[in-house]
Amino acid sequence: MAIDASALGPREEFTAMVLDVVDAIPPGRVMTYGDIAEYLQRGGPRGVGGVMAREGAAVTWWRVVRANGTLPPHLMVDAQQHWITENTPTRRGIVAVTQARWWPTDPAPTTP
DNA sequence: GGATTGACCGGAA
DNA sequence: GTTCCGGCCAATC
Repeated sequence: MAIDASALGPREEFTAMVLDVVDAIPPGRVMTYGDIAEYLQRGGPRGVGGVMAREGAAVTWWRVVRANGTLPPHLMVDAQQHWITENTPTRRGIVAVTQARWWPTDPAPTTP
């Protein structure tokens, strides 16, 4: 939240919306690039990835993973520690997207 | 104005 | 289970 997308241009608005959704992902849960694009009904997987590559550092980027639950090598190291800290469902070091997948309209996340 | 790059996805072999 | 291919979109050169 806290991003006034309405005051920005179309492309910056898309960027702001992406960051907004990522920031809304609760701990222990993840969303895929494709899911974010589908939820926003804008851009696409590559569009979300392009935004995250530049502005992702401003949000909880480790809660956004690929459709297969992996991330680029240099991010996997830091991401794995965040996943462990937040009790994110993982399988052999990668996120179990089937279990950890979250959606903005979903009520409550993990309850261990 | 066009071409290239990058934290992508789904289906087919 | 892995590997390859076409399509997709925003930011940058």
